Amino acid sequence: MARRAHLVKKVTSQDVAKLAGVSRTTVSLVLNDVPGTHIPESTRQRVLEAARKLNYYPAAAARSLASGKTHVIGLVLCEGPDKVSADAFLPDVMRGIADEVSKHDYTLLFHTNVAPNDPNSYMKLVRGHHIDGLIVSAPRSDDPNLPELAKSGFPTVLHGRLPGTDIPFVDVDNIGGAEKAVNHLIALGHKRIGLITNAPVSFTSAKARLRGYEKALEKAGIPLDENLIRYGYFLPETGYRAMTELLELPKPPTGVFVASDVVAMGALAAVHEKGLRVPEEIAIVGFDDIFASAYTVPALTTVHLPAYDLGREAAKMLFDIMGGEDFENRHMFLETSLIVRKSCGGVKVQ
Amino acid sequence: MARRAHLVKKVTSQDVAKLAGVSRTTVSLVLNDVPGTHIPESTRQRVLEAARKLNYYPAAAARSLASGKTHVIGLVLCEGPDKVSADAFLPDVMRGIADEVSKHDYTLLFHTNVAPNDPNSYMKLVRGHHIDGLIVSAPRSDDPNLPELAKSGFPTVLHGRLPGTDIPFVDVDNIGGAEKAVNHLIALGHKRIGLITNAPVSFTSAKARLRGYEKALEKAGIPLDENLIRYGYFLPETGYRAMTELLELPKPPTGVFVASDVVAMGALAAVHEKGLRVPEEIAIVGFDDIFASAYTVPALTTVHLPAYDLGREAAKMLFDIMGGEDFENRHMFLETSLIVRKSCGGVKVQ
DNA sequence: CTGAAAGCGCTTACAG
DNA sequence: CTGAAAGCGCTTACAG
Repeated sequence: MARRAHLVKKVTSQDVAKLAGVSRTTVSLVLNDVPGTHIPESTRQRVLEAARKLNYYPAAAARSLASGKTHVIGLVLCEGPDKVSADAFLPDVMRGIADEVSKHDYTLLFHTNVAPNDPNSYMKLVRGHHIDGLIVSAPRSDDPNLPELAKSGFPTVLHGRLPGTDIPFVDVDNIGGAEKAVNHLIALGHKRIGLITNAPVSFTSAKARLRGYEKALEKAGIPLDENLIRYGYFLPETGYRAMTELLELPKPPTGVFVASDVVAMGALAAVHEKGLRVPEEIAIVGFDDIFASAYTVPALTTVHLPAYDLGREAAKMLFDIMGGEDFENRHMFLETSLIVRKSCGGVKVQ
Repeated sequence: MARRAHLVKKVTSQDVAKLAGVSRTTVSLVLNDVPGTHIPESTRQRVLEAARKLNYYPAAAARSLASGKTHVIGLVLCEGPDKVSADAFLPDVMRGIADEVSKHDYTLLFHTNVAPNDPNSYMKLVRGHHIDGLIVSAPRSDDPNLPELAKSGFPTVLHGRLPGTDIPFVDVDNIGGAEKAVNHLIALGHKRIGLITNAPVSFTSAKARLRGYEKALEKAGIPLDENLIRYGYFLPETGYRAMTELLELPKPPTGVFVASDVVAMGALAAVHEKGLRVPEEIAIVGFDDIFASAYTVPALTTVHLPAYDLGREAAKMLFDIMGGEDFENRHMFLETSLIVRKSCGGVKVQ
């Protein structure tokens, strides 16, 4: 019951100053390595030594109250629980962000924003001066905070594109990636190529991947057949359902581009259940290259999404912006690459 | 180049006080809902109204400097990059923590601690008074900070067991879970049961799952055969290698408990490559129940690990401790459950 | 080059 | 019940 105080005695810059025989000003100056100050090496060393000896770390709150900067950036995930659970990239994206953040000696705040109008919205973080900058992952066009954020000029980077705003973003080149996937199928001789999207087209990534599919067909002179298009929704079961429908078509596709590996896992299951063989009877290309894709049966040919880099570049861009760089029209698309495994075979069909 | 100031004018408690016609003290009192204060409803409403109208949010730094509490808890991951990337649970664990944290109106700091002696260690967070409490995930016995933390009395909860300390922890019941897996195989009639661990036994979860395997065999009167035990290391390729070795034994096992679904994916691939059928020729039980396990071929029978609850309970325990509850010997083991799918078949072998 | 002092925006005893 | 005032531990002009 008794609340025990932490035994760590709080050491302040005053203590360090005293031990080093200087003022708190000097302590602050050397510890923060303030540019433009020429402090004699001997003094500097005395201060550093004293700080080390006392195991001194500046109190974050005091520092940020005085300086006006928090040295923390926020990461907010605008995804519902089901989506987050299946989010195979989150760990890598976060690692990318975290690496960059800690390089700048910043710290990362993690926040999930369940609904567009979440009462416990991430806006509290910016309004309460918890953070100096913000990365919004999987932004939604119905999020009322984003336009406001943009107007206020608060340093913000979107992870995932959001058309209709000029907020800087980094995203993967979904159109190009989808084209690569479909081109692969085309090169293998497929003419009836189906599509199962990763999500409804209200998600920009889904729309872009659909667009890539269309472009690839168009360039190859293959007419678009709406019957061959189905819509997934992040989870395997949606892929299962979509693929089952495709397979029950009078004339099923010979190859299917499933715009999400997770959804593709369900699609694969549907194919197996029908007793069909992949790639002999139907070829499948995925998108995302989650680590499990190398271990499906057969191993999934897919489009690699650079999750780590996505996180890292988003953080880099944010620091640029916080550093005062012009942030008008800062948009970045990361390249994807096709990973050829077993689910399409190597032989041309006809 | 020009750094533009955010257009949000800073509104302080002074502004709210003025608008409501009260003092800052009163503003603070009502906004923080300080117990033991009897402020007339009318005054309270005026303050609330004023705060709403001005869109006022207390400055985090000032609040924490004055109160001595940061209202943020830290989550530190003690895992190398490769492990993190394959960490299928991270999203769910974080969601569990985040939900609990935001319920308490706290905020979550995310930090990865790559090495035991990371110069950019999480201790900076506690020393610099960034956080009020700490959840350490996947703690390592060679981490020099943990004993120090324990001694200092800083509110800490381990996510994952660490023998040899009395730091409170929440962990999954790995021994019990492994027993369930192996018992399932035994009930199906298997006598030669192999084990592929999830990691070297220096990891406590690996040691516990190995222990569960031993206990199950022992209770069933099946002698332990060291030849049937192989060691995985988190990644699928290690399972592939281990299973290949097992399969090349003069007398291979008829059933294998692979103590990690991720590792099991590699093991499955090895079996398929040998042209063997699962479960007819060899049965496999996994552990973890990552979402992909429902979509392997055949779908993996496995032991469900309650990732979300793990995160949530860890956070709950931490808040209890921060709230002054006695934290001696606070240990919690979460139950697992066997998820029967297709990889063991339903028929008894002999 | 370095120090004294103000100030960041809150909370919290302490009076009244 | 409410307000004036001190204080949290830094940083940062400003003097010297």
